[in-house]
Amino acid sequence: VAARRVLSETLNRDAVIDRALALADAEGLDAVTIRRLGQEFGVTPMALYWHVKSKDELLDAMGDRLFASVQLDVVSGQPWDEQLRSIVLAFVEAFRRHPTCLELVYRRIFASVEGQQITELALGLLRNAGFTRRETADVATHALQTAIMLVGAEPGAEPGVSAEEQSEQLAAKRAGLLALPAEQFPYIREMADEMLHCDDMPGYYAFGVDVFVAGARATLNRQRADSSA
Amino acid sequence: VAARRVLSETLNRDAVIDRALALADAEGLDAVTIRRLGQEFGVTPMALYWHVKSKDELLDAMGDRLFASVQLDVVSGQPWDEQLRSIVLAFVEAFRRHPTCLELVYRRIFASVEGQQITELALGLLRNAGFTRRETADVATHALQTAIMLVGAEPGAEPGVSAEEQSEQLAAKRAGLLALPAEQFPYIREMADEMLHCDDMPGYYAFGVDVFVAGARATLNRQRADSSA
DNA sequence: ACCTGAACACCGTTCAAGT
DNA sequence: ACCTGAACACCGTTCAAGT
Repeated sequence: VAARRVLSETLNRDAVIDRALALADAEGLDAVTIRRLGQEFGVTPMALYWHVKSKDELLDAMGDRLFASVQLDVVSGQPWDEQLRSIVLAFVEAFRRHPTCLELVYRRIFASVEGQQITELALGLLRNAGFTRRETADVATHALQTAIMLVGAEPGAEPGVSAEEQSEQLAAKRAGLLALPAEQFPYIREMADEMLHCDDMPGYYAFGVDVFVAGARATLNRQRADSSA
Repeated sequence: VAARRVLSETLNRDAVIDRALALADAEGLDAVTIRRLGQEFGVTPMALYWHVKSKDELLDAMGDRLFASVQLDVVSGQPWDEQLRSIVLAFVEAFRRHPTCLELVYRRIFASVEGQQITELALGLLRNAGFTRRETADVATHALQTAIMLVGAEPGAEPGVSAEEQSEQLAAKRAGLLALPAEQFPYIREMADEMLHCDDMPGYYAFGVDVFVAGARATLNRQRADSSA
């Protein structure tokens, strides 16, 4: 198999990151390798070190890209819970494009400019809604983590395998669950399909975000009830 | 540096998994290597292949251990939301012991016996509480993911670095946030400490689980209101 | 049944050297 | 300024061979 070198593509920092993300999408984050990237550009592995300080720095840059791709359309006039929902959904949309890169998100939220801006927005939102400093920090953290979790929990998000392989191992999982003894595992057998598959992804995400936002709302209400008592 | 071989320890499957978990705790999951484990046992790397089929199978076994260590004390007489809370907290306690192994959890929930048993319990709980099949599956999934997320969001959980290094890079993060322009990032600066540090871990976890359980409760109530309207 | 030696195809990274 | 060659210290894994 010849290296799929793209002659027209010049080697520079942005091109390297682009390629790395594309490679992660196609074959998983493990496939992103200095040597493999060199191959893709038709160049020696060491050539990459001119454009990128180390592999770790490359991974950081990929994480920054995720935050840079978050498209926020938060209307500041709306109620705080609506705005919070918009933020989480914006995260979800961005992360969904590169599901195998999810693990890069957490360590760049405070380091990337976009991550900082969104954090600032979320913190202000919650603080003004009446949360304590502690609660504000926790809810903001959970907002990000909820997005990560929803994308990560999407069936078959973890590996960077092909579509056939994916449906294959999904079928294996299903068979494994349905093979369980009926007396001992009635509910798993009843809901095996729901656990492994979902044909309404917008609904799935809406539900997940709803649970989170409802939880935040309930927390605020309980706090108010406590402090007025 | 001599390999810290433990002469008394015999080489067998359980010992390998024990060692792998201890190694992950001490130096991170990346440090868990067939070759390194061989070194620790004072044995050739290839010797391990007699006790473990591949590195992937070893990782699976480590994941299974996490589920096996979940100590469930769910009282079946209690209301469903209390039981749900107990399950999530039991997950949290188990995962906290090996925070660097978090990524192993997701792929073993349906494969390990203990994972299956807890799943069955959770599904039955929610189904009988009145959730639809779809909702039951989603909430159960989120229960696991919430535990993963809470442990993962705990400051400094990701790397398997020493305590000094950890507080060092925490200080660096803090400095980075406080160095941001005050006019543009007032809230980040106000809540930097809360975002990076927490001295009440039980409170942190209680709050996180509360948000989740409250969200589940709100979902159920809304559904009932909808269907009775 | 359990372990070793040698080998293969991979990694990230450094450093001197080329143009 | 940008890339290469050679080298180093690592990976997981196979397979024939030892005891």
